[in-house]
Amino acid sequence: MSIRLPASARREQLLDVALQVFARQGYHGASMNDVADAAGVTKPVVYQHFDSKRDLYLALLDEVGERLLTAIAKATAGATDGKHQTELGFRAYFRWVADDHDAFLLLFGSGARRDEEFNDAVRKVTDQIAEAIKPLITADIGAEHQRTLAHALVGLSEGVSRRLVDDGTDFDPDLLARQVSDLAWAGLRAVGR
Amino acid sequence: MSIRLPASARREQLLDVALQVFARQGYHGASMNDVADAAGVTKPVVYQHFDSKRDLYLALLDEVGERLLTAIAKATAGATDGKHQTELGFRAYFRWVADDHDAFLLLFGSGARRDEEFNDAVRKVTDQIAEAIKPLITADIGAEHQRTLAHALVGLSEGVSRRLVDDGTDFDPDLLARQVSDLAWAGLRAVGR
DNA sequence: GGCGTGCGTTACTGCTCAGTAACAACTACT
DNA sequence: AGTAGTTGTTACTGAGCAGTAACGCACGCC
Repeated sequence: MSIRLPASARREQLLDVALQVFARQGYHGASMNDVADAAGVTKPVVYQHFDSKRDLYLALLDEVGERLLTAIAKATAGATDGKHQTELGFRAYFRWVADDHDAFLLLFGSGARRDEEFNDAVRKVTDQIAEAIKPLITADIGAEHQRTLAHALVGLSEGVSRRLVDDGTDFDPDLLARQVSDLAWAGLRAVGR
Repeated sequence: MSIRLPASARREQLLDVALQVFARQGYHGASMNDVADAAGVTKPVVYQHFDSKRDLYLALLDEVGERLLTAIAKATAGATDGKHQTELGFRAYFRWVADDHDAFLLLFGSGARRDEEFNDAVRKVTDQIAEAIKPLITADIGAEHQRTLAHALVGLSEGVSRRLVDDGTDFDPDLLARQVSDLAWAGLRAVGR
């Protein structure tokens, strides 16, 4: 028998552990038994807290996405000019990645894209980030063009992060933010001439 | 009984059909029976041409990745200046996406990232594109910084494409290439300044 | 110190699916 | 037309896994 925990604490622990397991093995590669084992309990315990595997996974996607969004929102709240705001946004993003590789892998690296419900959870995040980027584009261009560029910057962050997380090397998120935001900001300024 | 086909033709048809099936349902969401059904044959026929499900999937990843790489290489071969080359590269990428949404979904939207062998196949592609981008960065910056920015542009293309493919709307790849390369080129010029 | 509530376990079920063995039918060549 | 080789089918196995029913043990409350 494992150590007994109150329900709320067990739930937290399960979310913690499930994040690691799913991030490393992917949704399909990890079984509910894997999650239970990693938490030091048996499968039915997991089902006491989550109705299904999907349910657990969705809870994780929501939690992790929320963490990223609030991190970016908080970081950019104080900035006055666009250039500074851009860098702070990237910094928050890369710090989030550096602090928790597993969170990045779950949201952007797992099989979450091929499932409608999972993909919706991820898009909710990327769409919101794109919305936050839009005001930085002051050029007088069409709405569609604007959305395109906003999503371009979202993909840019993802691409940079994926390489680093894949390689497993540690990196300096603040340095990265400076390098990337230099490119992004100059790009945004040049748009529409 | 289905229409009989010579082995080579059947193999081609299976690759064709499997691309659609896997792109729409993902690797785990599609069974070998699904592939066989879509081709109008039964499962053992598929196994006459591919040793395993993995084998089939890897063959697809290779084929599709190769198509993207050669498209970009051909498109950029004639360009003289960097700015033009950038736009032609993006154009080839977005044309590839527009012509074959399934190919994009297989390579960048499926669960291919969570499996080591599959991820290697995808990285082979993204790494090669990044290599092609590197020479466009003429600023005197470190190799690591350079790699970061190259992968940033790869992710940028992916992010833009994902939104469009997800939405299912048709789009003009050439217009997109102009819009995106404006941002990217200006960004690259500004780096290290 | 008895006892009920809630935390945890053992031991199953039923289903899906990759992969295979054995057989049947079509085609081409002589 | 007879036959060899190739293409296809039916029918199965075995494993893995989501989800569940039924039971047991610990802790706190009186």
